Amino acid sequence: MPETTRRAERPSGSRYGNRPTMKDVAARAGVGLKTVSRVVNGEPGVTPDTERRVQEAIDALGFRRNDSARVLRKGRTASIGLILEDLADPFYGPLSRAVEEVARAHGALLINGSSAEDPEREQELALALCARRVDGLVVIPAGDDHRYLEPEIRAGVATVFVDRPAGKIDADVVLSDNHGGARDGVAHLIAHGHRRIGFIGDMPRIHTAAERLRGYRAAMEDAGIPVEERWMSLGVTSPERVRRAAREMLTGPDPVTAIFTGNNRVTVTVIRVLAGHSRRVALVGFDDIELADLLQPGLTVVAQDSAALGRTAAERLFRQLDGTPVAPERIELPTKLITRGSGELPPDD
Amino acid sequence: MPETTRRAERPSGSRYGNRPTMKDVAARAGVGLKTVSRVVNGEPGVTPDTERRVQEAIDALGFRRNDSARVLRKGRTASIGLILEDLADPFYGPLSRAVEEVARAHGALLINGSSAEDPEREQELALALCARRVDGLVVIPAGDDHRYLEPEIRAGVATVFVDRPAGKIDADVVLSDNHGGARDGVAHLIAHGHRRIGFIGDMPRIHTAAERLRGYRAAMEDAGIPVEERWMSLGVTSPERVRRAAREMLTGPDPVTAIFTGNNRVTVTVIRVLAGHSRRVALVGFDDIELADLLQPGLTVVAQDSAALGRTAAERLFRQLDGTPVAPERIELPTKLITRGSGELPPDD
DNA sequence: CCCGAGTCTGACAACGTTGTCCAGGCTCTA
DNA sequence: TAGAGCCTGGACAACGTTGTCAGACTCGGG
Repeated sequence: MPETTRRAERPSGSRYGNRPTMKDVAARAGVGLKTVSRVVNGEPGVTPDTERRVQEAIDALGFRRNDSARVLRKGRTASIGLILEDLADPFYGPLSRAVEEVARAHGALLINGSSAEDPEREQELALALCARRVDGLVVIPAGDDHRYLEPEIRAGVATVFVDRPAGKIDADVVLSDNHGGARDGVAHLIAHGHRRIGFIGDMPRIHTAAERLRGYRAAMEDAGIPVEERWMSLGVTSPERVRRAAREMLTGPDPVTAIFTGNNRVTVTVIRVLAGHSRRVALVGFDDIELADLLQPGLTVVAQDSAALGRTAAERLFRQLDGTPVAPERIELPTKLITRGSGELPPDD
Repeated sequence: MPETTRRAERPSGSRYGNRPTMKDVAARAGVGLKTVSRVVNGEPGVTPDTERRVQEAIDALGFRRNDSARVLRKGRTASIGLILEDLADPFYGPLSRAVEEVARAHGALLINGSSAEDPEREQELALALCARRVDGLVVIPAGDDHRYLEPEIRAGVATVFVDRPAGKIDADVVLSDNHGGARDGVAHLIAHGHRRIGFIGDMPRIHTAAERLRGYRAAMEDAGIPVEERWMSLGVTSPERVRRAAREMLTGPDPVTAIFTGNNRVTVTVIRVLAGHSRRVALVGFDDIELADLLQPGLTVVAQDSAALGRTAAERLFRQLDGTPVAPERIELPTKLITRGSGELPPDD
């Protein structure tokens, strides 16, 4: 009873009940294995009559091609991986969605994972995806050393970094113009008469945070305003820390009359602080926020197009995959200043 | 020259350059194939010295286990699929994140796709994921007929529906208490003196929309208020339609003095309409919104815990996978009325 | 009526991994 | 020192699919 023996050798943890395979379909339809394969893949060279018989067998058995086996044989998985910081962050929703759209247009599935800003977790995830043999990887880096990806890239895994550049390797990267955007935003405040302007941002080891701080400094320098140390606060974006930082620069002698916030999480917290504050303080935030127009006053922001970031990165990825090899490139997308009121408040003193 | 011949038979489209395999590692380390397998999987029965040699070969070659082959052999992929409507919708971010967290805790990866509310696309996605042999599927249904999943479920693919029940099949489902939540929200308006209350919601074929409408009707009936047809508007949640619907019920003789909105997209649009409206109109919305507390007046909402929905569904999924088979169940999570001002405005007439 | 060209079909190997099973060398005890 | 038992290592088959190649069959023309 060889059939029984064969089944018994199946590893016991299998979930695939006894899923029908092409062999089963072939047996039922009374044709050869390859003929079933041809039908399933729409290859030519099958008479309509045979095709119909095979199709009936497929339907009757509920057969579904096993892509693991297919991948093993063909070498391509038609799936790409996306590693981001936190799917629950509204900034990443549209980005992720845009990557998915492009992947879909290329017939690929998207596998994603959150690094939670932990470099180790990023690496773990990236390598797990490589073990899955994804065709490519879109990474929003948490760490600053990506040499661990070198063997993968050499082996043909297309790789594009988004939002922040890769560390210690040469790879495609798609960024917003963080420096220019921050400079514009701060310049906007200066143009409305502010001189004592605060900056609250993320940890300086994060590339975007550092760039935005640079932009802040540049704008101040352009205007000939010496920056005071206590106007700048960098660190984790937890509400507690941000709240404390904002309160500190809003009190004491010579308090700031305006604040530039380094990302959406910071902005939200600062808005709450300002809502409970007696003096009116101007505010410009990096990243747009839903309902920003409905706040009182409307929130002026430096908006980056997160969907465009995702789309550009994904397209770049598939260009690596489809076409001839191209040299790594750095693409910078412009930001846009959207004025809604909060940045146009005059200084109060 | 058998080696050359073997390589030449590789399908030409392969991306895997010449990725090293266990065979290559074994050759380099001077051990057998299975010994490499044992080292890679941390199985016992390898002397420290041999293990070190194998590990060196692995590092030198940049070997990474091919999970496709592994899956083929073992039958389990350690990955689950999530199908939702639109990743860019803030409601789904936390949900997706919660599912991912649970998956991670079980050592599984998450593959996700957006159905864009298109039943056909949902099916296409679900079947593609099944072809990938995901171990399980979390689905936020767009369609109302899921019989196409029957063969998959029979074959052992764990399946849980979220937010809306499955159509025409018996399966696990995790829902919010849409009916009760809407009823509470509307009752809240009634308690503040409103009698002419509008309802703007999504297309009635969507389960959640229908349930919330039922809740609205129930609250009105409980209060003995006859509902007028022109107070209710169901349809696509595009800003244009919602804006028109809101304007219609706000004008004419006997306009509504309060509006209950059926989801976050509708709520946002209605807030914009009300902001440009002369009369003060009370508002309660289904789904919480970031910054709702900072609007003027603060937005009163019926909040559902989307992260809890995702977590509960994913946990249920892994219970199906880990343990003994369980009968399909319907789990309903409570909603929470959060009062912030907009729902407490008195009627204006 | 036969042969060649063309069409359709199926046997077989290979993709890279893991489970089974056995061989050989070692240690420990009597 | 011999025998029993343990530990390590390796040969082999199988997972389900696809590419190759050759065989069988059909049809039309000579």
